[in-house]
Amino acid sequence: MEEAPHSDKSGDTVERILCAAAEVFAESGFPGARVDEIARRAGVNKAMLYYHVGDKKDLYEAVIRSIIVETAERLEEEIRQAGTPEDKMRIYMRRFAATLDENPLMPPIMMRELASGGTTLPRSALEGVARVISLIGGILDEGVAKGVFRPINPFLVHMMVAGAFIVYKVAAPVRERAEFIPEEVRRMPRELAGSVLGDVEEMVLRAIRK
Amino acid sequence: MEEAPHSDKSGDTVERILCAAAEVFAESGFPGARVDEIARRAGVNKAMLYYHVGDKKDLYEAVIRSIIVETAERLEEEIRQAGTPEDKMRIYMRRFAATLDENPLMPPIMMRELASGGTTLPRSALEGVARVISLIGGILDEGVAKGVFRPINPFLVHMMVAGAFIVYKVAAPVRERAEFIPEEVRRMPRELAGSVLGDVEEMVLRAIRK
Amino acid sequence: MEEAPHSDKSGDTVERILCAAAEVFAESGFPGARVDEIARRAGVNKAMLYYHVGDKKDLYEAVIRSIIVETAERLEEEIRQAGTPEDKMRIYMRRFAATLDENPLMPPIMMRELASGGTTLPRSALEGVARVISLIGGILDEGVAKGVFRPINPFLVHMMVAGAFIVYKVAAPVRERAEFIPEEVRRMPRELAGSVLGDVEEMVLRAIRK
Amino acid sequence: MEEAPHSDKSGDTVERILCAAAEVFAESGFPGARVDEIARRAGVNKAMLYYHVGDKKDLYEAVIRSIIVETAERLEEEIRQAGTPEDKMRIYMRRFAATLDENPLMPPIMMRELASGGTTLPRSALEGVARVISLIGGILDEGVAKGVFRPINPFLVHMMVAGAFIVYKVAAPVRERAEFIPEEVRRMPRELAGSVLGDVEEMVLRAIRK
DNA sequence: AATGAATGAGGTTTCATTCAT
DNA sequence: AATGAATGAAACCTCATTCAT
Repeated sequence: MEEAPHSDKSGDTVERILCAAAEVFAESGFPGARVDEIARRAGVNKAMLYYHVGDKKDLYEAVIRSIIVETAERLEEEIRQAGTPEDKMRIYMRRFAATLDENPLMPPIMMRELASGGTTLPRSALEGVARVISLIGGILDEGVAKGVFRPINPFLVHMMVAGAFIVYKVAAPVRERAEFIPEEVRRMPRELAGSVLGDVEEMVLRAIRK
Repeated sequence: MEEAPHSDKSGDTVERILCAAAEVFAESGFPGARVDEIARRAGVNKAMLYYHVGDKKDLYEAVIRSIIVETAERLEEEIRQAGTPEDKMRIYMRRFAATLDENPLMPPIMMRELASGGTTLPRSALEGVARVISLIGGILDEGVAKGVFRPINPFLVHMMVAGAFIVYKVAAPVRERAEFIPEEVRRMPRELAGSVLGDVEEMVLRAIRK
Repeated sequence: MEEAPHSDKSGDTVERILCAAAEVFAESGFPGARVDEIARRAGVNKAMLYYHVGDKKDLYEAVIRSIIVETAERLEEEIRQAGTPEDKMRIYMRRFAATLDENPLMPPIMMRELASGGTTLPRSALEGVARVISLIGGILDEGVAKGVFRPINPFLVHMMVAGAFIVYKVAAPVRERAEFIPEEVRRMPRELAGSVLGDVEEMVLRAIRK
Repeated sequence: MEEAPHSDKSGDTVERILCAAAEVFAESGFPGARVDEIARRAGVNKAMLYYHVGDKKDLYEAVIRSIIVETAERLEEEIRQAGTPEDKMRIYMRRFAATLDENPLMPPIMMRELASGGTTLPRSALEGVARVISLIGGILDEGVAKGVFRPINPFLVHMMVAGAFIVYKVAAPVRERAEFIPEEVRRMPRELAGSVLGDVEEMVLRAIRK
């Protein structure tokens, strides 16, 4: 009612474009993505992409920014809460898992970025990751100081957690499609939240506990 | 008689082509790879790719086969050895790590495959992975039977190990380039074999031990 | 009453549009000119060009009309003055030179028109030129009749004068920028009025005097 | 017979491309020229332009080089001949006129270049022009030394001669098409060589003679 | 009178693939 | 077995123009 119809429509268009772009980049990667396809899914004329956002590279950067950077920031905030180091580790894993569950486009995009050596990652994305890692470092240090954790490299821990989560998420379609994979594996949930998260939490905490 | 050197030379050409293709696919993925670039790096005329191997898709499949399938088979063999379930788990992790260290082109290729939902993975590759998982399942079952392991999903374990290893490997260039990442992280070794493997082994075994 | 400032503003807008258009067409020619750029320089929305003047072709014709036709007419008037054939010839050259000095956008536009074979010149422009030539024809005839000029083709004379002037004007930026051109040439004035006009006048009159 | 058929065919293609490009650039200028049209006239696939020469800009530079630079060099050589300063001036004008008659594509291309302020002219083209001007300077100096010429700026002389010639050439189509132009003007020859050259020679020499 | 958003046609360029030799 | 030249489809991008407000 009160919303300015003007800025709404325009903002809407930009948002639709970025969503479509995220989808297509997630499915096909940067070189595989077709600008036409992005326009089609956004339901706009191709020229609008250039009008509102820019060329293919600009679209990609906008997507990365909106997906990776925002995520890193949110994660950062959420970890700051909580009490004991173990709680904090659980929160970190839970929130990261939840983020991946909620943003199914992130995992493929991040994987491809890693696969290209992050050559095209905007600096802000790298910084976000770095902040997350240093946060984990803080938690681990605190745990060590309190005598509950063994000393362990935070980068490794993040690689392990993130690696497992991301790989688990992107492997879901493969797993479900491959008919020669055992039923019990194929029926594993798509969501991390739940048993998978529980298992990983357990494993990771056992791994770092003293 | 004369064919010997001839076919040698030809075999050589095919090998050079496949190496070049593997390199380029690893760097840029399937859609990003340029046939011209593969020819250039192989030092042959572009038409030779079609003459000796086939079109771009054929090149890709040949690379996958030579890299992923062979690897899976070798890994399979090597795990069969050894005694206690713990030993077997260690062997599995060690050999997998060694394979990734020796074939630096595998991790990016596998990551991209996962990111695309394995859409383009030849069936034989999927089967290889499935066999590895069922092997791990066997080891875990044995461990449970012997009362040394907790019951755990073998797929998850593989995701965790493979995820951590692959992500660790592909993250190396990013990690080293990003100047805002802590020195101690940046100086971590490129090789899995060694401390990284040791840490992961320890974590995983703690995670599954009873 | 209220319309006065209104239409003033509007007239202003049209004028700003035409000035901007003339500039851009002079710099880039018809196909090279961008409608966006014209709007930008005029400080108005692109749609205004269509509202006030018309499409790109209409803009161009308006510019030609306002620059070439008006010029031809003014030149025509001014030549009619004066006494002896020599005076008239001098007036013609002086006024033409002055016009070019005052309208720096004309020379490039005229050159491009010529280069395209005048395909896009509106008829009125061609007629203007024709009238100028017939005027020169009249002066030369008079000179011949009075025994002071040799008989000479008026078109040639106009080509020579106009060619020299226009080429001199447009060559100015090139001349000044090219560091390997002799200092004395590079320091020649940008204006025709003055020594350049004097020299040309002298040359042309010597050329046609008996 | 002796020609390598191979290099002939390829060289032929490149030549056909450059000719077509010269034609189209002469007709429409750089921004107006369509790459498709160049390919069509050369009778080759569009991709061949990129294969053999490069992109649109490369095509343009190749054309400029082959047309302007070669011309400047040839002109330079030819002027060196001849005896008295007057002879040399006549040779210069004759050869320049002949060059323009033989290369009908030059005048429009040069005009447009001038109209754009030579912004896109490759350095070699500018240098060619500079050499021609300094040659004329030499002739004029010699004439002054021998007491036959008045001291005059060689750049001006070249602008006058070149301007008149080029303008005359490019004006031909306009002149012939415009029905309201006097018959006697419309029937003037397309060629410079002949009466037009004669008249200009006479005018210029009268203009610079003492 | 003025604007930001939208459109479609068409422009340049690239790329996988094939042909002639 | 090997090459340089050729091709057509399709990719990305731009531009003049119009619409809704």
